Amino acid sequence: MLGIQEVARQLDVTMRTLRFYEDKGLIAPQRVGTTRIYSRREIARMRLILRGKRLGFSIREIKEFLDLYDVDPEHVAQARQLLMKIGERVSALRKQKRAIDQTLEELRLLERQALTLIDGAATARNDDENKHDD
DNA sequence: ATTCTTACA
DNA sequence: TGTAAGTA
Repeated sequence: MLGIQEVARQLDVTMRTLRFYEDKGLIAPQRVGTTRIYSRREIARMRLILRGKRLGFSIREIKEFLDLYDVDPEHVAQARQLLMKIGERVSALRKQKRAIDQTLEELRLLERQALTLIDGAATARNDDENKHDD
């Protein structure tokens, strides 16, 4: 059983973050008076929470997953839901990627046009100087 | 000195 | 989430 400070250090998060996820109902550390005491289970849940966050899942989705983790010992329902969520996440990321690719193409086009404009102006200037040489 | 809650950014 | 304020 560890204090909030130690847990925060181990997970590399702030105490604020631990209280935040508790407030969202993702973890429920024991209490000694008002002071929070974290068990091995809370720490394990926090690791899952942090990973879910890294993968881009919402707090709500992570909570749903965690809730199922408790009821279904075999984790079958979890696996199914996870599979569905992964599919959604992959689709969302692919959609974002398409948008990014489109933006990149547009920027490259604009870049070429800008370069052409600059090059064209320089060429015109040189031609003008040549006329004076005549 | 530490932790907690609440509220605002 | 960070930070500040006022407690226990």
